[in-house]
Amino acid sequence: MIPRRPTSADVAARAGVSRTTVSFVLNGRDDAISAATRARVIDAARQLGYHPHAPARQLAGGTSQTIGLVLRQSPEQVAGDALLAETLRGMTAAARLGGFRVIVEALEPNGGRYADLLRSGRTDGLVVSGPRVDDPDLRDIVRDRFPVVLQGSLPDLDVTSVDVDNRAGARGAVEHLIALGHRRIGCVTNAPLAYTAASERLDGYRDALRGANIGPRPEWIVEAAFDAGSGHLAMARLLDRGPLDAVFVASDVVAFGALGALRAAHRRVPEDISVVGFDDIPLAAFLDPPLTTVRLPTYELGHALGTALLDRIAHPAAPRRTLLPTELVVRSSTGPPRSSTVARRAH
Amino acid sequence: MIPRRPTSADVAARAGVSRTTVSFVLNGRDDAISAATRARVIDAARQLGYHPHAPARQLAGGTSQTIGLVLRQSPEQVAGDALLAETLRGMTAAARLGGFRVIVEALEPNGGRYADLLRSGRTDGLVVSGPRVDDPDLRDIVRDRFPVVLQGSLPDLDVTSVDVDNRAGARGAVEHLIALGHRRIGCVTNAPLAYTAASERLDGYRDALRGANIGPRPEWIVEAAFDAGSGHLAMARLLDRGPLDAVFVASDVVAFGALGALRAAHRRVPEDISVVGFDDIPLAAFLDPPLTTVRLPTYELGHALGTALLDRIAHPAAPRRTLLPTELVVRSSTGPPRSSTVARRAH
DNA sequence: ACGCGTTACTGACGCGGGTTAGTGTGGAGG
DNA sequence: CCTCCACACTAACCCGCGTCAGTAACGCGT
Repeated sequence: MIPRRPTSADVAARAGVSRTTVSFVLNGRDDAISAATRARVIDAARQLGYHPHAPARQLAGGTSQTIGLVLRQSPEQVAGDALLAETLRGMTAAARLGGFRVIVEALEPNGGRYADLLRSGRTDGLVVSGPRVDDPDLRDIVRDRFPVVLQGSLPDLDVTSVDVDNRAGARGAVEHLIALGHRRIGCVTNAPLAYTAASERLDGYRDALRGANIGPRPEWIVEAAFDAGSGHLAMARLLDRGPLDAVFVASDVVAFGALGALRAAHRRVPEDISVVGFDDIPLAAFLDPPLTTVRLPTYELGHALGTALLDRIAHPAAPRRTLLPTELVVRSSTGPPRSSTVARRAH
Repeated sequence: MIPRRPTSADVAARAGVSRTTVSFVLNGRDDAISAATRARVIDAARQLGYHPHAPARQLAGGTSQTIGLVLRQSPEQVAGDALLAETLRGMTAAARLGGFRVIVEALEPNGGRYADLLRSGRTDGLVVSGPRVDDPDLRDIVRDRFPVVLQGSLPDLDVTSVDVDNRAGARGAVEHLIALGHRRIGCVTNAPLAYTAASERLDGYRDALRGANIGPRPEWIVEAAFDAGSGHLAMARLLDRGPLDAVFVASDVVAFGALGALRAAHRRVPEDISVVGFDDIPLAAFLDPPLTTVRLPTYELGHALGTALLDRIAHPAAPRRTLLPTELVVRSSTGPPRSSTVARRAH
């Protein structure tokens, strides 16, 4: 027969002490335990290969030492989101610092339930990624004061959230184009504007143009939807509408398709038109030409989400919104406009 | 003060029955419970918003109803692995079918420990992704008969494993090139050959060549390492070594870099040289030209991993190796060789 | 010798729910 | 009328650990 997993009682018996003493030693509560006894207990535990039974400890302690990551996104989004892995790494790392583990719950497209993770005491808190306004579970658990942190933003819900500073990042990207001398600057969104990340990036684009006294024209803006194919179509539409010096594409994947459309239209990048992307996916540096884009702190995002949640679990606090800074990475898809080159040559 | 979460005792009191009855009703053991009582219990539970306390249940039942996914890969690999998200989705879906949840443990680069997940009873089994031979924890938990399923292969360890059929996939890709009429076919690996996936794909490449009576020449084979940059370098080296009709690049990301090298060398694809990739990442269809590649059943892989593990947990069985079939996706980066075009024209 | 405080440890209860071995009740059969 | 047996339910124990409220032993001052 298989030897039963050792319990703290086994350790106690072997060390010749009580279970309480074992518990005290193993949990650092050994202010009142002599060095000799402590050594005996630790020895016995090692010899038996003792590992405290987590569920028992959770039951007694009233805490699961576990947090959950709820992926609310649709499968297409998840598939396209190459950054998830990094964010997950960051979050597990942050959790580990507090002795927590991470349960991942990837919801079905139709939208499954996940509140049970909290109500059953399986997790002490939740990070909800890609929250939607019409999420009944979310409203409920927020109302019931469960620790929740949102990845992304949700306007009319008073919850702690952490996100990348989409607006500032977009603004910086477009200001880069303006600084190069561009004036007629288009925008291809990364997603429909119902997605807050999309509208935030569009806001940043507008901020930059207004800051340079350029009225953003509606016909300069086209919506795409996550993938490269939609980027290709959007760029083609944009080209039809009139001449442009540059384009801000609010996602590298979408920009990928946009570059294809420009190639098909025989526009050279950056000579004829400059392109800035967003996200800095690993392949961005290897595009033709290498893509100027906005780098997201993906690992840090995950880490910040985890830290914020652990914080919230430790002591209830007022909701707080954290925005992580992005970084413009200048590569070869952006350059001065042709006209300015001509002007320079004229000198 | 906050109302305590209801326990089964609360439900029992409200329904006017014993705790045992509540347990029987809620766990389907109601062979001996009258319909009226059952209804009262269910009603009481709903009214109180009762959710069984998971840790208590786990302690009593001796099972955590949780499985773990251990990511043994280095951060660079994880970052480049856009497929992880899908695999994770598949695995959580499979787990859900058995009432299980998934804990993800992303190890630190130096290689952290994870055996505790099993020994502490936090999980009932583990899927280990990207296993390495020099993994002490893995040896230990396999020796101790804990349920483990490997994603990937590990030659000299007798464990259940699930993987994509890399060899057959690679073989199919190269056979496609041969069928088009190519003979001088190079190979850029996806990673150093210490990685089993890399050597399996290389084996498939060799299988195909031998099957067509083409002796694979060592100078046709160059190693790359995960990213597009290494693919660029590898392809450049390959071009230096002599003329080729086609190249099999064992990863789309690497192929991405290889295409860049071909462009730099002014070779047209597929007119001058055909290229086949591997993985079918979402962007593959939008490359210039759209990449012929081998599609991996990523979601199914995760699902199969989860199912295999649940199976193994339910009843100990002999280790089994499962290989999931891949699918060749023909796009525009492959075509007949120039010579054959010439030959055809000569007719 | 006695009281009193430390020091070093232990007994026993509780966490919440699963489960086994019962108990009381009513009806059918003799 | 009594026996016997389903039927419907319950008391009590168990899972493994944390922790409070002790308790015994010992040293020290007077």
